[in-house]
Amino acid sequence: MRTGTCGNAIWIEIARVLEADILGGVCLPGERMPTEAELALRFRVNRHTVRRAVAALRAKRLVRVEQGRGTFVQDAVIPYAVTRRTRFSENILLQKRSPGGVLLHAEETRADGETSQGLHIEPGRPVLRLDVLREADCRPLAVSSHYFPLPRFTGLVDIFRAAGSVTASLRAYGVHSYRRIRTSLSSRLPTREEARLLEQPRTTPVIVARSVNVDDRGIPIDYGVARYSGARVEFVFHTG
Amino acid sequence: MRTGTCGNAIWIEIARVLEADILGGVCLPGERMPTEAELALRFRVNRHTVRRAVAALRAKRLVRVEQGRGTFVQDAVIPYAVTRRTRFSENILLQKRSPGGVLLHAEETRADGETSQGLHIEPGRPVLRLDVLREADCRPLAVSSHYFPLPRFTGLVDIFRAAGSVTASLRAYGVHSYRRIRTSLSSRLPTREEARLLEQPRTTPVIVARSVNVDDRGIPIDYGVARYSGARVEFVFHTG
DNA sequence: CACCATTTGTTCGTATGTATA
DNA sequence: GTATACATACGAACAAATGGT
Repeated sequence: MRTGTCGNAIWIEIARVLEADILGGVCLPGERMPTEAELALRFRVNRHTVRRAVAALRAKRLVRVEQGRGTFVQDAVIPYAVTRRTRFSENILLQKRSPGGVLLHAEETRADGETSQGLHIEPGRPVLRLDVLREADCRPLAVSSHYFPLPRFTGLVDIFRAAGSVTASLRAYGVHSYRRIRTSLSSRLPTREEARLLEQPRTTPVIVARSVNVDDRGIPIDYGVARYSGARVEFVFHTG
Repeated sequence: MRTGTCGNAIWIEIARVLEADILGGVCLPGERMPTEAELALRFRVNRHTVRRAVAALRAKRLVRVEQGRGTFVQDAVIPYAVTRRTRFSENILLQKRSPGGVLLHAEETRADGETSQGLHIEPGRPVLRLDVLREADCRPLAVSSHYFPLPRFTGLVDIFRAAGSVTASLRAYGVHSYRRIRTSLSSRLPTREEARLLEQPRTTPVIVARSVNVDDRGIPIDYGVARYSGARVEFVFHTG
């Protein structure tokens, strides 16, 4: 038997083949893999050998195993670095993926307690709310709501509609540099609506990121509440 | 009628009473509040008036409302600030809560891919694994696994058992200052075991925080994977 | 599957007291 | 004083979601 050395153990070879299937797109994210019995037949090995390969894939977070249901291909996890200069598009481009955005809804409304605190204005003051669906490689990644203080950013909706980016829209108002001063992260299960928009099951959590962006004079210009698909993103913070 | 001025609006008074009930422990976290109809009867007001009060509580995140099921008391959310000098105990103390820790399990094992990457050692090298249940005010907040490189930290288990704190244990090895250089956050539903330890439903997500701590020479000394109760914690990052 | 009770969510309409121009 | 706008409060009805039979 050819065992012993790590390089050519059968289960490692099987894991490599399955990994290639997943990364190559033969099995799409969310799809169910063949059962362990089927794989054992296909590779002419014992089911235990297959299980070892699957365990390796699970350790690499390429698959998720559910007892009694099967093995499912996991979504690719996008590392989302948060710094004072965090921009959605740039972050996605860094991962060699193409960012996208769809304007879901826009309205003028009044700041509630949370928003007023984030924007450092009094509750009830007028704000512009922008709901955007953020995409990476044409797959939804997050639903985010942005709040901009009015009247400073009156008319930003139309500019955003044309530009498709917050950064570009803000430039039209003379804001050439802004920075994120605060980010808070929490987690919960999605609402039905969020699950639908993110194209994910209601049993997969969303990560709620609340962020405050200020202009170069330190004045808050954007308070954002983004709901990220918990299975498709991982937030990374470097604290030197 | 006593309307108009904001100070003594009925709904504000109702919100105050309900908030006192929650914070005073009359209604415990997770418990269902009386229905809107019941509250309307109790306070002798219209259901709309109750709904306004409940909306205020929801904005304060004291309750969570589920259509068709009822209104539920939320857990208190602990803001957990992450900096290069993040210590669990200090963070909890900052929130005027008393930190605690229970050693669940300790073993010498070998570094897997993830751990070796975090500790910057080769896979298979010996490490010490410490599983700890972290508490705040005697309520479980997180289950964390720490990995310390061996042989540098041989015998740390016994010291930790006595000290009950990672920081204090590391001091015994001459590590008087260490800093967190990297934190990643993701989210998923808990395993049965995690839900049991955290005393939470399996439908409430956990936030998985992976952290790398290094000594003053930049050498990794602790790779940690902590699973926080998603309903009881909110991570906060300040990026200047 | 249909059916039902319970509970929250939404939308009409109505009335009243306060503040402001 | 009048007109207007606004926040507050009540009533009724219906829609939507949930859980159980």
